[in-house]
Amino acid sequence: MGRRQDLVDTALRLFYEHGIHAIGINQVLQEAGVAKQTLYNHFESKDSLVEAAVEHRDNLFFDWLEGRMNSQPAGREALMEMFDAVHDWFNNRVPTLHRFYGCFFINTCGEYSSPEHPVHKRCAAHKARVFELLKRHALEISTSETEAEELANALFLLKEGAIVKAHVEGDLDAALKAKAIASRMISPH
Amino acid sequence: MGRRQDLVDTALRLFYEHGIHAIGINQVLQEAGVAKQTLYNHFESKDSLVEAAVEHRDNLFFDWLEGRMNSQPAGREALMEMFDAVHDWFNNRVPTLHRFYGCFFINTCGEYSSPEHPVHKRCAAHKARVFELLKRHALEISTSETEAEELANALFLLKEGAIVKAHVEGDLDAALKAKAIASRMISPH
DNA sequence: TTAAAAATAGACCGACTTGTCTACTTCAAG
DNA sequence: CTTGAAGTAGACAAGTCGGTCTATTTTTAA
Repeated sequence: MGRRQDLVDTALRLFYEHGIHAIGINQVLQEAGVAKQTLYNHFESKDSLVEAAVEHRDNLFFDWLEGRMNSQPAGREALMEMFDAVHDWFNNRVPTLHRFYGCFFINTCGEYSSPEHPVHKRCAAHKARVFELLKRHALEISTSETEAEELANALFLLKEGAIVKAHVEGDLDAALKAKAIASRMISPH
Repeated sequence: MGRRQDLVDTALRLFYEHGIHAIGINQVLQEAGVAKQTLYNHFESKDSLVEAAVEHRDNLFFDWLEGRMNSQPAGREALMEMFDAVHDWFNNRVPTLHRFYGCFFINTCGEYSSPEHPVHKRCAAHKARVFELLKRHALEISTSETEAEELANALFLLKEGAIVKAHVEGDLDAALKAKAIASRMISPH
């Protein structure tokens, strides 16, 4: 698998569970079973490892979500599937994403507040990517670009809200409640 | 004002801006202009100071939000006012809450992931408190407890989603978009 | 088989971490 | 005026931080 990927995997797991500033380089090295010099052979600093971990999580999460949504007909069904997907995530039924500790990107922006910081930007880019995925499906059931944008935005807010509620309050049904609201919004008649 | 409150104020400001694990005790002491022994005279550990900071933010935020909502007639107007209030927050028009760096409680739960941790529990309690405030107003325009609960939940998710979108993506209009969606949900005709 | 590349363990650096301790000063109440 | 509490500055402890360096071993490829 390669030492570099071992480092990124281990770093992501520890960063996601405990936060980034709470985890030291030495702990990552020990749990990955990799020597310190090897890390600094692949990355020029801890920050550089953090960026790699964020990028890895971006691909991991996006590919998984896109895969789940693509398993359904484009449009309404795919959008509803998103809520079922995150419901599985909240309830630890998606090993790929590790145990649920909220959204790694939201958590990370809490530690890198400045919007100018490369790590923060990388997190924003992930969210934008997911939004585009929603918008693509929203277009299938909308009569205009604007309408699609508004629908995607509403579903996006509900999803983000559900993630927060599930993590902070431990509400494991947050995704299903969000889905019920979304369902009413898409076909209210 | 008292040294204890100086410490809590300074700690909250630094924790909110940079995250908790990124800020050391010595930095808090220096910026507060307080001696180290004084801190350990009032608090038994850094964690204890963290709890005090979370509690302080809870009161600061809740009192502010409740005040804003109470400035409007109970029910629909008060619920809509919530979105205007957080819109002002996002755009740094609420000095009491400091510059906007997302939700301190969401950010803090990212650093204290375990739901059993006292700090995490304190954050969850804050969210529950805000939810009850919403529910109280939702009851004014609902025909049943269940309907009020569902309405409060929907508005809560939209608000949390807007906070995340505003912080991570820098979308300063997130609150207004959430308000538009909420408005359609409350009186869809 | 041999030579270069990559990985290893671990010493080492200066700075910083939370927390304790001492000695001195400020200040308010009796 | 005195006594005691509260605050001060700063040394100190034991450990961790990110990062560099050396010396050795393992792996890979020609």
